[in-house]
Amino acid sequence: MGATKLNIHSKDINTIAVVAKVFAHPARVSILQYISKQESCICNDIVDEIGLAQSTISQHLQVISKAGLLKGNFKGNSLCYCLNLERFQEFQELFNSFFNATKFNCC
Amino acid sequence: MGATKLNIHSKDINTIAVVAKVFAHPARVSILQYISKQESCICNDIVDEIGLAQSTISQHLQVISKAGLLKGNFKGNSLCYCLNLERFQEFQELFNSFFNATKFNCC
DNA sequence: TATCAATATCGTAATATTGCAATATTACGA
DNA sequence: TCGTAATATTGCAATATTACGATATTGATA
Repeated sequence: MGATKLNIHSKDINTIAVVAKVFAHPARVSILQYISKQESCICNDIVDEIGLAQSTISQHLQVISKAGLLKGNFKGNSLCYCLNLERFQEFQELFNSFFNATKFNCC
Repeated sequence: MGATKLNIHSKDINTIAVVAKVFAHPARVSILQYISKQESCICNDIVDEIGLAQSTISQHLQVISKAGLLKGNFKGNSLCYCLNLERFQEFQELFNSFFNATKFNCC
C-alpha cells in the first residue's frame, strides 16, 4: 500500500503529474527562477541564495536536470547550468493544453 | 529534519509549489479531467472510472476542493461537483506568468 | 423513524520526499 | 602530483503522501 498507482492512468495524465512534481517544491521553483536570472550559474551561489544545504540543493538540481530542464556545461568545478528553454516551453505548452482541454464546465 | 522549509521562500514561490502539488498526482489529474467531461458528477462514478478505493478518491477530491477548484452542490447523497472555472483559469494564468517570467536564458 | 445509498473520516501500513552531515568525487591550478 | 574548491553521493532521520479497509455520517425516501 501507499505507492502511487501509475498503471491505472493514461500516459498523458502521468506525464502531467511528473512535470507538475518538478514545480511542486518551493526550493525547485526558487532554483529555476534564480537560474533564469543569471548570466552563468554556480551551484554554490544558489546555496547562499536559497538557504538550504549544499547537498540538498544538489539533489533538487538533479530532479530538475532529470526532467530535462537544464542544459549547459556540466564539466569542471564551476558549472554553468542554463535553463533548457525549449524543454521549459514544452512544459508550458503541456500545461496549457491540459488546462485548455479541461475547461469544459458541467453545471 | 525532512519537513519542507517554507519560510525561506517568497510567498509567490510557495504559491506556485502549492498549486503545482494539486496536479502532481495522476489520480488528481484524472479526476479533474473526468469532472470536466461530465454534465454532473457523482463520486461513485469516479471510483469506477479511476480505479482507486472510494476513500482514496474522496481524499483526493478534498485536496482538489481545498485548492478551490470545485464548486457546486455539496449537499445530499449524490453530490454534483463542477470545476470552478474561474479558479482553474487563475491557476493557468499563475503558471503562465511563472513560465513567462522565467524564460530568460543565461547562455 | 428506520433504512439505504453516497460520501467522509479514521486508523494504519507502505512508500516517497525532504533535509542535513559526512564523505567522495571531480577538475583545475600551483 | 598535490591541494583545493565545487559539486555529487551516501546514509540516515524526520516528515509527508498515498492507499485501503472499516466505520461514521449524511440526506433522501419508504
